Amino acid sequence: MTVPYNHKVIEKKWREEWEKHPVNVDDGTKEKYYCLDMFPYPSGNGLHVGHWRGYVISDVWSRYKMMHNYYVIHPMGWDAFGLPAENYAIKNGVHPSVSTAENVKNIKRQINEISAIYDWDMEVNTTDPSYYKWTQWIFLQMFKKGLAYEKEMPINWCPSCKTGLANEEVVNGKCERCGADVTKKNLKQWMLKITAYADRLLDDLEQLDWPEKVKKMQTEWIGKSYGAEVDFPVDGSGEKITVYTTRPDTLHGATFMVLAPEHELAKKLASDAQREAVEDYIYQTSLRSSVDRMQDKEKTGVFTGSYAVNPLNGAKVPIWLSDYVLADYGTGAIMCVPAHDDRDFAFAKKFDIPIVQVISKDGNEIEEMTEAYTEASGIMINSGDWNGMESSVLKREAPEMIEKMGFGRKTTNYKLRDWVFSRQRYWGEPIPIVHCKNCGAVPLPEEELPLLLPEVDSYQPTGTGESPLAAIDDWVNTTCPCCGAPAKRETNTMPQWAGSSWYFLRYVDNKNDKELVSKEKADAYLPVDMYIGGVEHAVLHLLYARFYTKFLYDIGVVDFEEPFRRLFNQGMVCGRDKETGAATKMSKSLGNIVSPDDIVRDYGCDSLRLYELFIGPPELDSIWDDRGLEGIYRFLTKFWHLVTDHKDDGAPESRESLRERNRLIYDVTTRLESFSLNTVVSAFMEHNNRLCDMAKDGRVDQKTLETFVLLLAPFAPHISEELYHILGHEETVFAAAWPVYDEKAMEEDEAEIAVQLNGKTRAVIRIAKDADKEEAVAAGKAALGDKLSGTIVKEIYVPGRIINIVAKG
RNA sequence: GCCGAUGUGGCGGAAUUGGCAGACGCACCAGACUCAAAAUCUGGCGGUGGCAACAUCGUAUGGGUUCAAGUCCCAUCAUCGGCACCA
Repeated sequence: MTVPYNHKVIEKKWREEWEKHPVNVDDGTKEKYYCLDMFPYPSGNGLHVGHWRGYVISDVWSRYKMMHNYYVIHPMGWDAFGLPAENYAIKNGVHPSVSTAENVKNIKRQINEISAIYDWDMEVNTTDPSYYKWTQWIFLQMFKKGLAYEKEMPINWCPSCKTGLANEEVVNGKCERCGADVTKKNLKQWMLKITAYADRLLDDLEQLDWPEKVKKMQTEWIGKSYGAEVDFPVDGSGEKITVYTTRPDTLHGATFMVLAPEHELAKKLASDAQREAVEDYIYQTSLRSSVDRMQDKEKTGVFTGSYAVNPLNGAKVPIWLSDYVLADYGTGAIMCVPAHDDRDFAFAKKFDIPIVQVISKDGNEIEEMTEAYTEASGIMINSGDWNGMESSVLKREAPEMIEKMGFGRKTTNYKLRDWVFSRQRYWGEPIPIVHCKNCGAVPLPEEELPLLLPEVDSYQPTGTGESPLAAIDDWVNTTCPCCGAPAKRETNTMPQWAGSSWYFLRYVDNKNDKELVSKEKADAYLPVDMYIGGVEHAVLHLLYARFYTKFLYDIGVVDFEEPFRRLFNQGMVCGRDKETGAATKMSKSLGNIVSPDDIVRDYGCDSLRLYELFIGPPELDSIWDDRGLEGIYRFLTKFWHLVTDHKDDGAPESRESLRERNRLIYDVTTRLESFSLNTVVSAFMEHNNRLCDMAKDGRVDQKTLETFVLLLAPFAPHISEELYHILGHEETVFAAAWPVYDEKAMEEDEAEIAVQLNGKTRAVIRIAKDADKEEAVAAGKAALGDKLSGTIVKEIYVPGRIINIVAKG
């Protein structure tokens, strides 16, 4: 009698059983393997099938490691501070902690449907005071080391809404909400000195088993460049202008200088005749947003009326102001070599400034320059002593030459900026600092942590650009921990990144109220061996987490410098645009979200898991198609019947079944190891089809069925566990060892190989695998028969692959 | 503009790294079972020509290397992503 495959019954049964008897336990003898998911923001929308993809991949990998006898650390938590909950609170008056708790509950239910082996005892929530106590503690340690500091910073400011704006909230220089022109305003901000770690963050990338793409993005984000600073004296004054350049070899070609309008000397250098124009330009620039400045590449500028002296050749060069020079990169001033830089060229053309070529292709000057000559190498001309030198060599040597000549020095520069760390929001960690008139910014004593986020009546911004916390007088007003005088608390909160920069450390010791993580736990379980998540965090979260870990290493909390040894970025799951058929991001507004809940009900968790993998290469984006699930479900049903109908066939182990079994192990293992998870699923299907054929006349032995079940277990745990028990086992399938293949058993004596005539396949023959060339070619010729004509020029034989006869005429 | 990824049937995608292109799945077509449908099973399924064996073209486009190219080299186009006045 055949028992039908009933996913509902099986999945319910085993989920309950695994809850009672966890399959992944630390018995003290196993080695650890830490497999981590990027923890989600508990959004009110719940999960869609795209979230599942990463979770399924990490769970498959975790279970695979379990079957290699590792104790797998596979935790889950909540990155629960953030704007949506706060906006929801403003709109509906529900406290963020209430809506967050509801969302967590719902998403936790959904995640449990995946039947991943998450250890909920390790759960963390960044909004939990016992968690953010340590987020605040890290901030205090950074403050003590001088890595957290306050600075007045120009930020985007809407004078109508009286609030600071992010760059993204400025559209064409106007406030996104009210349409007013956005200006710049200096606001005092908390900063983290991530730039102090720039070199380590850059150098240590090399040792990471991460996608090259992500490493490259971080490298470019850090943006280290090598060059020189050169001092240009200002003609007729004691001032000097220091510029940063990566091309000191072109110093003879510098025909003007440009300062950023925000440069401290900008106003000072204005001559009487130019003063009005200069001040106007500086003012006009201050009105433009940085977004606006970046988009508009038409060069603008104003002459200051002053000149600088080129320290190398004494040439007098005009000093200009222009907003194409960035105030916060390098020194905020540049020397301009219009002959060899596109931007300088455009500027010189527009304002009619001389252009002097100093690098040439062949020693000769270009007669009519229509664009900058930007070739990396060439012969120096018009460059005094440097004439005739190779520019790429000079570029390397010039910084030291300049240093020796005494008007500059060799230096490096970074694009990486210090991290603006304060937010004028409610729903974040309070910054544990007290401002005292006498003592300045004073850190809260550690024993007063956590500094609890107080309840407020209104989450609405106060209108002063401060956090709503500023309105709570009895919270703001306190006494100085240092001198006891009346003082005020810092009212800005931390960004969402603060909690997510170190959460992976806390999982393994989440109840410790004495330490962030104990030495013993850290030694036993950290760092993360495999980190799985979307590529959208390539620079932000992954850079911050590396920075935090390096800092915690420096103060002795952990003994490793890199948090994530290996990183895997899964692709997005997209919906299909109904009209164009193109892939589109799943979003609520497009109404193309596919919820896993219905699918689990109709097809089961095992089917959904397999389909998430089968949908395409895991690292690429893919398009969801409900119909694909049918194929997976059919496969599982077929396999179910293969095992249940044929387990008692009593078929002996044959060479054929042995070969089939070993090939199956080989295919699944090698593809899984190389993360080709979509083809693992097709391997299962292929072998299943073959075994079904073999089973028709009773050629499938029980060991082969059992092996298949073991291999399938990390992918489709419920059906595998059920079938494993049906095959007579009492223990969980996850206590079993991952099958090992025997290469010899996989081999066949004969191979089907193509016989080609002039590179085109004309026949297929079966021939002994180890046949020698003579034998093989003879067989090949025989198979070709009278197709073979002309003179044979060449005979190629690749054993087991191909025979190619090349004939002429 | 710069950097990177991708481009293969009606669709999602395979291809042992230079060796029979289209595995596996979806969709579709035909047949079996059925009063019928669903489910299931069996077979077919890149284009063109042919009753057929077979021939011929075919992996974005154009060239090249090779006995042999989806795979390597050169150029071009398209789509997506990252960076974007970084001196």
